Amino acid sequence: MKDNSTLALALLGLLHADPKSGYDLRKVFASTPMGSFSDSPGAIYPALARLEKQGMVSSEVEGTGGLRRRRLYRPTPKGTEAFRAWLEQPVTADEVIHRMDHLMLRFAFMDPVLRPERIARFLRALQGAIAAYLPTLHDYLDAHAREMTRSGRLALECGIREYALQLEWARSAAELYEQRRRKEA
Amino acid sequence: MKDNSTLALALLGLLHADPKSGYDLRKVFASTPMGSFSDSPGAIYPALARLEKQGMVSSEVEGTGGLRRRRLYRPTPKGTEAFRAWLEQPVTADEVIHRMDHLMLRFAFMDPVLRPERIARFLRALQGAIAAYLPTLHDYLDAHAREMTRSGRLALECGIREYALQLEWARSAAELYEQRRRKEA
DNA sequence: ACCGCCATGTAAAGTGTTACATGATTGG
DNA sequence: CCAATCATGTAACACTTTACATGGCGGT
Repeated sequence: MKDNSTLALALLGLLHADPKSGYDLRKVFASTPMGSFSDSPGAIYPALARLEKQGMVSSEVEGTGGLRRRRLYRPTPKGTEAFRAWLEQPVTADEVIHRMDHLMLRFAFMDPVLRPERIARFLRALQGAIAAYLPTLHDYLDAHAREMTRSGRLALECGIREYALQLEWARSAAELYEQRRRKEA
Repeated sequence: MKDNSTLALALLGLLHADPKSGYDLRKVFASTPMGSFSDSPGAIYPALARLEKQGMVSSEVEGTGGLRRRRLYRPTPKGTEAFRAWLEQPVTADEVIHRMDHLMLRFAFMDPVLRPERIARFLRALQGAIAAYLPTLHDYLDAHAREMTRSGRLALECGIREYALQLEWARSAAELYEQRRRKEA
């Protein structure tokens, strides 16, 4: 579902690697670079409950061995389907401008779920969208450089360089997936 | 105040350039790269009302000439004080990891408010914090590269390159502000 | 016995999103 | 005159933040 929060999608993606408890997920956000998400229980437990209510994940209290009530979550077929649909959404200009982190998150989760040619297609679309956006940033800078403060200008220049870096990264990553496809064929 | 939202700080910063109406501010977010903020009235008008209730901005309906009720906001001395305090906050490791955009926003607003040597100090602190964080990312990648999926690894590599870019950018920007200080001295 | 970690949750408060409502003014 | 744009706001809803509450387990 497109109406799920980024946190919910990240949770669903992590559960596709292997079943995890809420506490496990909190630790992932607290201890890996996969962060920028909140590891607070007030965000994660309600999000898991919502996913379960939607039928995206199922849960069971872990085996009677440990005696500790650890509720393990795993994606349902419906959840996998919705997750795949999220991954396969087209790359929009809006996302490139306002939600690049969202796009990188999607890419990071693609490998076990999508075929290489599909991933390559995503990367080429991303490359194209960044290539289309970069000139408008340059134009803006050229047009407004004089009215802007020095620090404002420098901040924008940093942003432009970041997009240029991501453009080059997307290009080389796409090549990797295209090579991989050829090899496997 | 540190308990204001990023949007509120961005609004306060934009008002320091010159007085603006809520609609002006919406247009800024809708039409400039300064975006990633919402241009929705449901976010901006309540945020302006909160700032006014806190005494950070004052407003007056624009001169009787136009007949159009345009409410212009401008920062109060208290608002300027709070804004400067926000800009002068130390660079923390947590911000570098989770809120880099926040740090760039602060930098972008510094020029008219802070003295060059103060800005240079911020940039050197930022440079140091990134330089301290980058090795932990490399270590994480080295330690977990095998368990990670190909796309997860590539996404992390992109993130690392971005930090490396920002590190170099902060270094060169700091030099600019240090040169400027010497020239002015 | 006590401290700290594992583990799950809830409640209140604040904030952003979406959608709607309201009018005045300008251009064709 | 009609449509688009200017301009301000509100209400319902969903989500995150912060803080709190609970309880078992392991080590000293």
